[in-house]
Amino acid sequence: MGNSLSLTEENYIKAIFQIGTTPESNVSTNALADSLQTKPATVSDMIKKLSHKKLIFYEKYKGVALSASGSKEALKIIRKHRLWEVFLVNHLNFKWDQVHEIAEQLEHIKSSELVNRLDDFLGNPTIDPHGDPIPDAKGRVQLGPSKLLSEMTSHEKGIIVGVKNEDPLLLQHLDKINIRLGLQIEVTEVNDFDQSMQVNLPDLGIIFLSEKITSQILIAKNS
Amino acid sequence: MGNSLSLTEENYIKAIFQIGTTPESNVSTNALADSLQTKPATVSDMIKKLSHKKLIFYEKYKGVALSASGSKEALKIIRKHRLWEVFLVNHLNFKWDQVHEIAEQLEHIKSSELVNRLDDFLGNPTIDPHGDPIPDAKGRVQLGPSKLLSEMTSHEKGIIVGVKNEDPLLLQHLDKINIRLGLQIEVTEVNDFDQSMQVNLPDLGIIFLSEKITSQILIAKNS
DNA sequence: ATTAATTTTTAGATTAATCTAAAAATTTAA
DNA sequence: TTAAATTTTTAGATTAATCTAAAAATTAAT
Repeated sequence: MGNSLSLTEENYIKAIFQIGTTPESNVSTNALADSLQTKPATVSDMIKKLSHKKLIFYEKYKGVALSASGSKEALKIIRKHRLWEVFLVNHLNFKWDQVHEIAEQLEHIKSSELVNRLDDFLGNPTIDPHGDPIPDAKGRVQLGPSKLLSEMTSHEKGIIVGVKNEDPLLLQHLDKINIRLGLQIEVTEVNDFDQSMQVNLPDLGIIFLSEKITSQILIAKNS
Repeated sequence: MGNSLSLTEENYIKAIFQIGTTPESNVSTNALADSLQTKPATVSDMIKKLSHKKLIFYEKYKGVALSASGSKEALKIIRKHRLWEVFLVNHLNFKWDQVHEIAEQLEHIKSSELVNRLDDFLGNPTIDPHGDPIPDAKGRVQLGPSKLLSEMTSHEKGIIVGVKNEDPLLLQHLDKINIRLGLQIEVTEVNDFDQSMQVNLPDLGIIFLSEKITSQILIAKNS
C-alpha cells in the first residue's frame, strides 16, 4: 500500500481484469497489447513493473493473472467507471452510447470519499446504463446469471439485462430499433445458416436481428 | 487547434493565470516554480514549450504572460474546477474545505459537453463555494457591473473584465499589445479631439489606444 | 521430431517532464 | 558604477512510458 497507481498502471490492471473474465488461461502479452492499443514490447516492460509491485502474477512466456491486490484495484476502477456512467445518464441526460469515453477519464479520479458519496447520491445503484453490475465499496459484485441472446432457441423468452460491449455504434443501433434494458423478448425464429433471428418485442412486434447483434445482448437466465 | 494540452501544461497555464490576477508585472520563473512546487530550471523549459505553442508571451529574463488562447484555456480549466466544486458541495455534501483537491483532478476531464451539462444540472451557478466567480461557456466571468474603457476619464483606474466583441482582428491586436482580461488599467490622458487615450498598464507602462479599441474594452464599475 | 510460424522478450532509442550543478543575465547595494 | 546578490537559463542526467528491430522461446505443422 502507500503507493498509488499511475494512470497507465490502472489501465493495464483494468485491461487484465476485463480480458481475464474467462480465466482458463492467463492473459497473453499480445491480447493486452491489442486491448491497450500498444505494442507487445511495451506490454512486456509494464508487466515486469506490475509484477514487481505484486499486482499480477507473471512468469516469462506464460502470461499474467491478477493477484488479490490487483483484483481489488481493478474492481475499484470498474466501480468508479460504472458509477460515473450512472451519473452521466441519470443526472446529466447523456445517452448510453455517449458515456463510455468520459467515464474512461472519470474512473481515474482518486478519492474513495468521492466514490462513496457519489454512490449514495445515485441511490446505490447495482447496475450501470448498459446493465453491467457495479461492485460495492468492498469490491463485491452482484450479478444475476445471464446468457447471450444468440444462445437462445426458438420460442424461448427472456428479459434483456445487458449489453456486452459499449461500442457507440452498437448502442446507437439498438436505440434506433428501440431495444433497451428491461424489455421482454421472445425468439420467434432462428436462421440455421447465419444464426440471425426474428424476435418478438412488446410493442414493436417482430424484428430481425443479425448474429453480430444477438451475440452482444445479455438475457437473464432465470426469470 | 487540434492540440489538446497535457495535464502538466494545463497546470502551468492555470498557475500563470492565477499568479497573474494581481498583475503588476509578468509572472516570474521563480514564482511559477514556487506555485507548482517544482524547480526554476524545469519552469524555464516548460515556458519555452508553452511559448512555442503561443499560449504565453515570453522573453528571456522577462517572465511570462498568457496570450489570448492561453487565457482561454485557463478560464476553461477554472470553469471546470469551480463547477465541480459546486457539485461536490451542493450535491455530494462535501464541506467547502474538502473540495479543492478533488476539483484539482476533475478540472482536467476533457469534454465540453460534460462541462456544459454539468453547468445546467447545477443551475448555472455564477460563483463557486468560495465565492469565486465561475466563467461561463465562453470564458466570460461575471464580476458585477462594467463600463467601457472609452467612458472613463483621466486618472480613473479600473480592471479589464471583458472585450465587447469577438472580431479576430481586434483580439489579435489586443494580444499583440499585451492587453488581456484581469489587468489593472489607469487612464493617464484622454485626447478631446478623437477620444484616443494614453493608459498605464502593469508591465508595459504607458501605451496609446484609439477610440475604436477603447470602445470595445470593458472595465469593472465598482471595485 | 524437426522445421516453420507465432509469440514474447530483450536491446537500444525516443519523448516528456523532471532534476542538479554551473553559467549567464539582471537587479541591488555599497 | 563596480561588485555582490539574486534570478534565470543552459547543460547534462534521470525516470516513465513508449517505440522498432532483432533475438529467444514457445507452439503448430509437416
